[in-house]
Amino acid sequence: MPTLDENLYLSHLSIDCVVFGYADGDLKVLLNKLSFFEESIGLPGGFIHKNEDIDQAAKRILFERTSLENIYLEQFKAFGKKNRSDFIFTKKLKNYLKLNSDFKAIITSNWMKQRFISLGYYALVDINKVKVKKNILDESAEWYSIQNIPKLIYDHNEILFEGLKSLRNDFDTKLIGFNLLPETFTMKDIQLMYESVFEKTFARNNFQKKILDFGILERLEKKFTGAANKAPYLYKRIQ
Amino acid sequence: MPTLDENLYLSHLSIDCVVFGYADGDLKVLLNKLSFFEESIGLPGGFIHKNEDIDQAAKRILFERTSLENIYLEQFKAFGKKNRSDFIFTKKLKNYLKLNSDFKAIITSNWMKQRFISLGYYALVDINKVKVKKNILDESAEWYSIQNIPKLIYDHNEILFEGLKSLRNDFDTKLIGFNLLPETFTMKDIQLMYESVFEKTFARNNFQKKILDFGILERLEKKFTGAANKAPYLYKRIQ
DNA sequence: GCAAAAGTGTTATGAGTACACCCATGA
DNA sequence: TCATGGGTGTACTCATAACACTTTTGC
Repeated sequence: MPTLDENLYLSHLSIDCVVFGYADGDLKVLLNKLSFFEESIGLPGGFIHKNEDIDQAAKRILFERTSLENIYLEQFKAFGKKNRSDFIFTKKLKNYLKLNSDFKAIITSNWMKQRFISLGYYALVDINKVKVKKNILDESAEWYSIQNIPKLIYDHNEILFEGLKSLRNDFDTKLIGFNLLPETFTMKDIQLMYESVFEKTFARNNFQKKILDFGILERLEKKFTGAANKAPYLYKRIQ
Repeated sequence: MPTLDENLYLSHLSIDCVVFGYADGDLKVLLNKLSFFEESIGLPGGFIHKNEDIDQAAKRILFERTSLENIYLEQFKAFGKKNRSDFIFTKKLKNYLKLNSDFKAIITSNWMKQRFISLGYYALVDINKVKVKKNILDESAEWYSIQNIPKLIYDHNEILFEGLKSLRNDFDTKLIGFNLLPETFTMKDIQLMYESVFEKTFARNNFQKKILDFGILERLEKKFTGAANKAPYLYKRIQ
């Protein structure tokens, strides 16, 4: 029987995380299918322990879902429209609960029915290092292409979109994009990653100049792929 | 006897506002001296009604303090370190309470002792239109030059500084500076306002070009001050 | 006429864009 | 030797910075 100890957490407050990963030329976001309601998908989130910094809470929540520590994190906005977290108590859900009494206690608790103000965080992770874990209420946890985000619960589509906006705003000033890549990468890897984030193309030569002018990359050996063309250099981030 | 109805508000949540005004070449911030503790100064703030959007709450709180509606507002960050709002229960305060039993009920209430996560908003106002009002716990409400901010309660210095950082970040992209000025103003007024916000000087001619290139100002008649020099044009914001 | 402050024009500088060309690689 | 993709150099455009000059105002 799943539990959710209400006494552990601060009431009225939640955290929702927009976790960005990158693979195969596509910016992706980690989303959970919820087991207590058919076809409901949402951002990974959680609550704040009574004796815990909010940044710490976000880190804990992300560790629980990704098994990663030292994740790059930014708090970007608080979401607090008065009806944003009204619980969707439909006929469908009621039928579902008949079949799955395990979750009934949690879902129908006063805790779940209260109003939540949610703190939005976005995170950047190396998708290959993530070991996706579900929590107690999740049916699955999957990566969705940013091009193909489904309808989400509550105001999670808005949170996701605002997170993306903040990501783009911060991208070049904070040089955070490299958090999406593995330790070493080619210039083409960086460019495709940028193009997936900004949904536009960049001129190859100018892009290379701009990136190298940041002065934070070290050039390593060449990467021979067996392809019949010049082998690209590998780079890694220094400092 | 002052009251503070705890049942009205969401627990654990507060709002703190960094209200920016501009006068005499100085960027200013509205601060309150609190009556329940000698020499304690803080940002104007308040709590969120149980049935109220957070943006609405910020507007209400600002209306209570400034008598202004339609204030330019931006939510910029949530502050939630675990000990940030620990109540400073010093000997000094205890002595004070002996003399002022009126406030004892509020200050020693469980409400005031709980942990607060505070949502930071900044506001831009035409300082001449503000009718400063104190609330029940304030001894005074005054404008402080940004150059001369005293030590504030809790983490309010940090909130103020983060608000200023956000203001500077948003300034040119959102063209919000004109909210600090009256309806009409000279180019020099704008420049001095900018210089007080960024704490640096701008070249006069280039500054004028940049501002006019925004394309949001209309040139009006000249402003004759009686000074022995060329009279500057007045401008007002269009759209 | 003079000083003070405002208006405007002209040239430098630097970041970003567009175009072109050369080089390494494996079939 | 050829196609492919990677590396690099140069000229162009545009926004901002720096400098200079002219105009208006009241004494």
